Amino acid sequence: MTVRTRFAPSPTGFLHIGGARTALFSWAYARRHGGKFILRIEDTDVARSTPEAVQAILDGMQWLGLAHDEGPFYQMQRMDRYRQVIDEMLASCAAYHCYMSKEELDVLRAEQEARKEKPRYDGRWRPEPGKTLPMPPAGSPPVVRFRNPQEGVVAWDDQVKGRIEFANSELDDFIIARADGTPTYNFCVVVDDRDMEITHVIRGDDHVNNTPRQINLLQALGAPVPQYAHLSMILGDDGQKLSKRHGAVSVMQYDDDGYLPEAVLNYLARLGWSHGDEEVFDMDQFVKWFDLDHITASAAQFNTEKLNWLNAHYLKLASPQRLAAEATRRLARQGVDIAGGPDVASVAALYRDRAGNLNELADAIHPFFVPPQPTAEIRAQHFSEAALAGLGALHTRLSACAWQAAELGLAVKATAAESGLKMGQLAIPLRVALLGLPQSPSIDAVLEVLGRERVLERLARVLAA
RNA sequence: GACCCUAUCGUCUAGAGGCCUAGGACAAUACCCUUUCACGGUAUGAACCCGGGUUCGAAUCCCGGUGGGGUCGCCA
Repeated sequence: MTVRTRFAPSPTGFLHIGGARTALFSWAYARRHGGKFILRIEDTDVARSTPEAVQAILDGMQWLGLAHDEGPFYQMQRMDRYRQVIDEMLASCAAYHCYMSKEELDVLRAEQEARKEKPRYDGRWRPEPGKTLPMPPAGSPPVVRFRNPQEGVVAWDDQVKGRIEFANSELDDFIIARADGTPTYNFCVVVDDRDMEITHVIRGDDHVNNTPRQINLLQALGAPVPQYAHLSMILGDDGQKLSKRHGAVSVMQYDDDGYLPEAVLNYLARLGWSHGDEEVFDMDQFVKWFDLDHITASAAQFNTEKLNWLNAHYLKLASPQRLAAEATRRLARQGVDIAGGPDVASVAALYRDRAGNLNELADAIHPFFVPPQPTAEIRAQHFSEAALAGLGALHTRLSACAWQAAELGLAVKATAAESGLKMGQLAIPLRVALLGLPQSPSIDAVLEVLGRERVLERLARVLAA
């Protein structure tokens, strides 16, 4: 049997980190088994679903590189199919009309809560042999409720949590179609999972309590029951639950913050799943290793520090061309034009081992394209008489120096020696003169990449002031 | 409140009864490298929630407690 998994977000907001991990695991499982990964948009909540959110989810998936094989399917486009199934269930008495009003329900729940009971529908409209139902009130359209079994247990072997059992007596006859005829979540999921022949449902563990209802529904429909794997939640950096109000951000925010998608993916793969001591691996490797057996059953706290470390790691591996493109994009956003400056890829290569993220990289590259304007304070601090004399001598020497790192390094050393300066006493003022900062990569490399013209021009500017 | 899930260093985790004096990674600390800042390298400290049981032997199995979390919608 072909493995078929799905990711089924509701388009009520962006794709956040928890959703991204669910998508990643579903995607990886399908890939691992040569199956299909299906994207399904659960947009039946018309009031809260938006096209912008759909796009945001698609963008997030694309940025991460999680391509689906089928879909996206939109539940709102499957209404006819849902109505058809509801009619069938009504006809076979697997479901029934319930005329209880919302007000009546509220009263019932209040009573149950007052008695410290679990609030649930009492089955007053459930048809039973020998039971007389009330007269349907005129003018109020009914909802459709599923006739849930009242005895026995529903159980499944959860692929991450092990066997889970619910007594049917804990479940009530939930609504599968609203008074306006639109189907509800648990029902749509079941119809879709069946129609799309989903074999493995990998989702957040906030769905554990829906699972017994869905299994009962599936069985009432005579449909096969898929495997379920419930992923525990991801907590914020502070150990608190992630929510729209607290800490939950779009995966696209990670792009804005300078993270590489492969770093985010690697981090997410290791959050709640493991393969022995392996920490750093790409998605090809992940797909080869991924299994449901090694998913952690307990909640995991997000750790930005570790993500940062992975990001720095992948930055070191990225090509200078790619980094140049990313940095250019970010500099352009700040209004910095790289035209007429040194080769961006060469500058990026200087910094890829030192930057923690792409924004830091862009910031580091910035002064190569915008000459520094040292403040009086900085001048006083770094440009002593002796230092200026050294820089003057260096200007002369560099005018005639072969423009190649090794030669340039020798030139700086020789100038320092001649001027009676220690290397640092000349190299640091030189850094400040060239880039406005007392620290930089190896000074010979900086000189080489900046180029003779810009170096001499920037030196002259400091000497003239 | 009811039901369900869960519990190893600060954090992510390895661990399928003896291989555990509990391993790895991030973070922390120290040292080394170095013209600066980083990177990198080496080293150190740091955990089995508690109580019962099963067993020759438990981080691992069972029961209870406690802590944490989820769900109880005509939301998904």
